[in-house]
Parts: sequence; structure tokens; C-alpha cells
Amino acid sequence: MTRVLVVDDDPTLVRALVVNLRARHFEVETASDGGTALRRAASHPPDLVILDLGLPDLDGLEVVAGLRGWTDVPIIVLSARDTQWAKVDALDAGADDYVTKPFGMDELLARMRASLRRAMPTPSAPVVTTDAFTVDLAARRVVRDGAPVRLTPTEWHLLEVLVRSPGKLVTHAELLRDVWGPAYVAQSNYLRVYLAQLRRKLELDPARPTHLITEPGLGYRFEP
Amino acid sequence: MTRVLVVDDDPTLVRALVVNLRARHFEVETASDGGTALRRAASHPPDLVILDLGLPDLDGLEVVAGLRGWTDVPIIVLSARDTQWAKVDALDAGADDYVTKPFGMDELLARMRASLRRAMPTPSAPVVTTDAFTVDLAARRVVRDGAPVRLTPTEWHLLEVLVRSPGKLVTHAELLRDVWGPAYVAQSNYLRVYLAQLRRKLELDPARPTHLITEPGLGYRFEP
DNA sequence: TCGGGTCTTGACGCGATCCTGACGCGCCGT
DNA sequence: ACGGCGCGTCAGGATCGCGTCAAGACCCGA
Repeated sequence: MTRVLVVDDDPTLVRALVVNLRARHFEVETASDGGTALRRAASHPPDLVILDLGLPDLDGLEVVAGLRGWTDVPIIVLSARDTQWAKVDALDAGADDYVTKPFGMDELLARMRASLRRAMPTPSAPVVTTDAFTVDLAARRVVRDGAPVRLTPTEWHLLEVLVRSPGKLVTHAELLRDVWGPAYVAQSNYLRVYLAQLRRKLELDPARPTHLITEPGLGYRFEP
Repeated sequence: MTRVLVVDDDPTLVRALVVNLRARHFEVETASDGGTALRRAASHPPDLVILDLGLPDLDGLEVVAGLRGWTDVPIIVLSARDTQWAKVDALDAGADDYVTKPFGMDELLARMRASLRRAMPTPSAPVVTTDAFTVDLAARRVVRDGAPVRLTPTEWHLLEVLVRSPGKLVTHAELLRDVWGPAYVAQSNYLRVYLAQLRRKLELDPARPTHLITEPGLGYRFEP
């Protein structure tokens, strides 16, 4: 089932969208402000985002940027502003399409289909597999030798950040910021401890890791 | 260079598009009817198609279907018809976007960028390749003979500075300042040692370097 | 209130990395 | 021919970062 995240602070419009999308067999989640939208998208990655630019807390473009920081999920922007520059700004910020209000529901649905069709070949890799274990980001689940692996919340969060950038080096600061919060970028003891635990649970030979690689002095890297 | 195929039977509009696109460093080809467009796209596959629906010979949607039969190239449809149903038909036929005439050139360019961004498999990763090794600056990774090369932080930093200015001479002072810090501009022993290590790890014949060239008395140069 | 699980924190040993000095070689000007 | 200069090479010791372990603090459900 295709999951859609609707971000809008107008309850009437949200209700109309929810009803129409549910009727088309989409799974719909909603958020009424930017902060909630970012959190909800992170905890429960959607297949498509419909984003109203007029939000109470964040600028809509900041939400686009926040999402684009870690995901390629298609984003369709809704806005009452019909100027060329508004469209250029939103599209260049990373949005896939820009629909001006008022809009026809059938047109929006067609644009959703077009965006989803285009995004399909790159299914945002919700499942990553190595020769030792399989990580299902959507289901928040790790399987090794056919059996699920028990991970603590912190362990999972750390693994998630690494797996989201396969092959790329993730610095100490990035990991600490994403998992523990911006205040912990100095501490570096956490990483050593939790990387060791992840390796103990996931690597075939924890003493000689082949997937959770340490780059001395810089950070760590997930190798698929 | 990105190749764009413009399909339209209105010479004025075509000329306007060609001028604007060429100015943005696109490579532009044109076709004034559907048959020509399909033939030209087949003989010279474009990276993006801009397609006017009002063509003399074929229905525009047949052109979309013809292209979609064998390619996933992004298609942006232009049309004077602003009804919801026209848009739904075009998008469901396989078009990526639908722009109604009259349109703003900047909006069209932004929508082109969005479509190209989405269609690109690897959105321009900053990688530098030589005949011996490949440097991926984003992932902080070096590959040689298919296997990743282990570099120490200092080695990597030094290589990074050199690779960021391909073909250009980088003086001793610049290298020392960027890698070791402004206080070390006098010392020059570090460079000799670390250049040697880089060559040992990267050059096919470390005794006769072909990519990490020394410029006696001045500095070093990375040759792609 | 108790108990299990999770998170933090510190200390320790070891290996990798970095720095350093010395040596040999080739180039170039004298 | 000779000496100076710059570069490449090597190996040893100091230092740093990483992996490991264990004990205490904390949270949450029973």
C-alpha cells in the first residue's frame, strides 16, 4: 500500500484530501505543521509527501530541505501563490511538482501518479541486504540467519543513520548529532560502545568487521 | 552536456525556447511534427523532451506513448488547454509534467531541472577517476582495482587538497597550510613522507608517478 | 517497591598513525 | 669534477584513537 503524508494546517482541505486518497486506497498520514511533518516522515517514511507551503511554524521550503537532507521521497507542493518565482524556489529547493490552489482533485491525483511512477525505479531502498544481515528501514527490523535481531532504540537509530548512506563515510559529529542530539557532538565514547554492540550483534566476525567499518579519526562507514 | 529535444510547430515559440536553452548550456534539437520527433529521438536519444500537444500530424499523446514504448526520458508537455482532464490524460499517458501556455520561461526551466534531477540515476557525484584509481570526494573513499584503499586521515586530507585542483600546481605552503594548519608552513618534511605513502598506495608504479607529480622546488600537482 | 533492561561513564591495553632524523640519490650550477 | 640542494626512502619511538570491559545510574513495567 502506498503511504502518503499530507502536511497542511487547513483542516477542511486535509479532510478533503484524506477522504479522496483513502478512497483511492492510499494509506494517509497527516501533519499540521512542519516540525511534526519532519518527525513523522523520519519515524514512518512515506512514499509521497503533499506539502502546503503556508505552515504555522516553519517555512515550507525548510521542510522541503529538511526532507531532502536524507530522503528522495517525491514531494508535491501545494500553494496559493501563483507567481513564477514561488514555483522556481520550491522546485529548486527539491520539490518534484508545484500545484496552485485551488486545484482539481483529479489533476492532483494524476500528478501524484506521475511522481510515484518516476520515483518507483529507485524505491528509496527501504530494505538493505548484506551477506550477513538484512535491514528493513520501513519495518524497523533487522534479520540475521532468518531470525530477527533484538536492537535497543539507540542501537537501531545508529544503524539507521549509517545504513541510510551506504558506502558513504559518516563522521563522528554527524552520527552524534543525528542519534544523540546536537549537544553531544563533542563526546566520542558513545560511538565506540554502541558500534561494538552493533558489531557483536550483526557482524559474522565482530573482531574483523566487514560491513560496519571504522575510518580512524573520521567516523564510520556502512559497507553493503 | 544535457540534450533537449523541443517538439513544436510554432516557429516563434521554438526559437524562443532554443535561444533560452542554449543560453543555459543545453544542447537543443528541434522537431516540428510528431513523426520527426519520434525518429529524431530514436536516432539521437535526448535527456529530456519538451512536447507541444498541438501538432499537425499525430496527436500529442500518441507521441508520448511512442516514446514511452522504449524510453523513460523525462517528457514535459506544453499545451494551451487548461482543463483538468487534458492534464490527467497527458500525465497518465506517461508525461512527467504539464505546463499550460502561456508559461514563464523560468518556471519551465525549474520544472526541467526537477525532472532531470529525478531522472538522473546518480545526481552528479563528485568523483574523479584516473586510469589507476577513483576518488569519491562525497563518500570520502578511494577505490583501486575494484577494492577500497585504506587511507589514514592525513593521507586522505592531502589527497583531497590535490584532487580538488586537478591539473593545477599546489605549492608546498598551500598544502601545509590546508592539511597541517597555518603554523606549519615552514616545515616541508611532512610532504615528502606523505606523498610517498600516497604514491605507494595509489600509483601503478610508485617509482614513476603519473598522477601525483612533483614540481621541484615549488609543490605538487594532481594529473587526472 | 522491586527487577530487568538500557544508557552512561571511566579505565585500560593495544594497534595504528604520526612525527622525526638520518641517509642516498639525482639534478644543476660552479 | 665537485659540492649544494631538493627529493625519496626508511625505521624507530611518542602519541593518539579505538575496542573492550565492567560498574553504576536511570527508566519503565510488573
